[in-house]
Amino acid sequence: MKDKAWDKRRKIMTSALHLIAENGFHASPAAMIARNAGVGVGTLYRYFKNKDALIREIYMQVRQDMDDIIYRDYSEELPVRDRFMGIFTARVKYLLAHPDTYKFLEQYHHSPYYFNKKREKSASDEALFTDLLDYAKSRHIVKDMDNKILCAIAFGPILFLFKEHLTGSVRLDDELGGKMAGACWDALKF
Amino acid sequence: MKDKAWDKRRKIMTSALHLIAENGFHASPAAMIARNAGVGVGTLYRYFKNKDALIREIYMQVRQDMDDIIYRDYSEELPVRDRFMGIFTARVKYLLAHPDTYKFLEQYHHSPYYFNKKREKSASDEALFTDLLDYAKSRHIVKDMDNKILCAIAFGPILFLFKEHLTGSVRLDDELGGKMAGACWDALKF
DNA sequence: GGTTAAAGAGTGAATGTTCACTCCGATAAA
DNA sequence: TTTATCGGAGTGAACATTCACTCTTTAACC
Repeated sequence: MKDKAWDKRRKIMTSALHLIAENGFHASPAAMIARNAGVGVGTLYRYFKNKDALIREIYMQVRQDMDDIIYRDYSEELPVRDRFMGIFTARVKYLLAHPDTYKFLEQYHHSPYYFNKKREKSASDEALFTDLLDYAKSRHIVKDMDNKILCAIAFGPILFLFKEHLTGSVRLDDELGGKMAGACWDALKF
Repeated sequence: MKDKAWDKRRKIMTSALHLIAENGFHASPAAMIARNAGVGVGTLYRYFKNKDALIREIYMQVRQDMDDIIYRDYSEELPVRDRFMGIFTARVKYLLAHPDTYKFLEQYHHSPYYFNKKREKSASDEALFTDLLDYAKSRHIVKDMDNKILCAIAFGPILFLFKEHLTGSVRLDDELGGKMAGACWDALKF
């Protein structure tokens, strides 16, 4: 059965995700990842060519999972502002529920893995947000700037704040998330 | 003379800063840092207790240097908006001129160094921005939220965008920096 | 000033540890 | 029995850190 095999594979990935979130890439040796997943080191290398491949695969998986949930009940019927608010608050909810994912992603995004390697475009779901922005710009609802820039304005603050949340200097919750969404919308709108 | 000695110390620190910015913490061995600084490995350990201490000291130094320059010609005489714009654009200018510093800082901020250790408050200069916010809030010029949150709204976007700038997907320059400052101000203001 | 001794800075080969990764015997599935 | 999957001791390489030593500067003395 493939099921068992893929179960181990997933266990290795989540084990690595947690350890890396907590200790960083370097301080999460393969042996520890394997032990934590309840498998032998050899098994890890059966499923992943090397540690880098494992890390890169976790990255892609985790992005996919996150986007799937954030855009799960996204509807193009709603007004632009509501759509934005929905995406924003869904993102906050996801971050709060999955701090390890945040830690992993941000570590990855600020490491040479991300800087030095070619862009991996998954984009499929990211495209929904891009479409939203394009539509909003055509209607002069949001500022006419490059989408990357609008993304920065829209999500830069919440990522920044979540970092502070994790160090304990701010308490982020759904309510504050809503306020942030409002403020970020103000920055976006024409 | 102390001068020579501190010269080596500084050389080690800048060498480490560059290597870490480029290769990350783990892929910058002490031997390479020393070689790059033109000193022996032993010398590194004469000036720094260990690699962690070196990294932590670079972090504090680099923050200090950055704040010194950003707030160099900050004046409390100007209107609130102008003060904010000045700080923001000075920050952009600094980032553009010192990408290695950005890479180092962000790597540090998203690593266990920052997450797991107690807060190191230098704050001296950060305090100027906090004061500005407090004043602006008292005058109902900016939204009444916790300073950390306002910081996130103010600087989250530009940090996010600079990351994209470094991967080449956006070209950040002084002009775009100015536009970002304007947009972020919109998010801040009451 | 000249001589010599003490102090301190600088070094890199040597050390012990840790790691990523392999390999082969054990185990389970078919 | 044959075949596919696992596991973890084993391996070499790479690393952080040390230490025994040299070279340079300073201090002390005449």
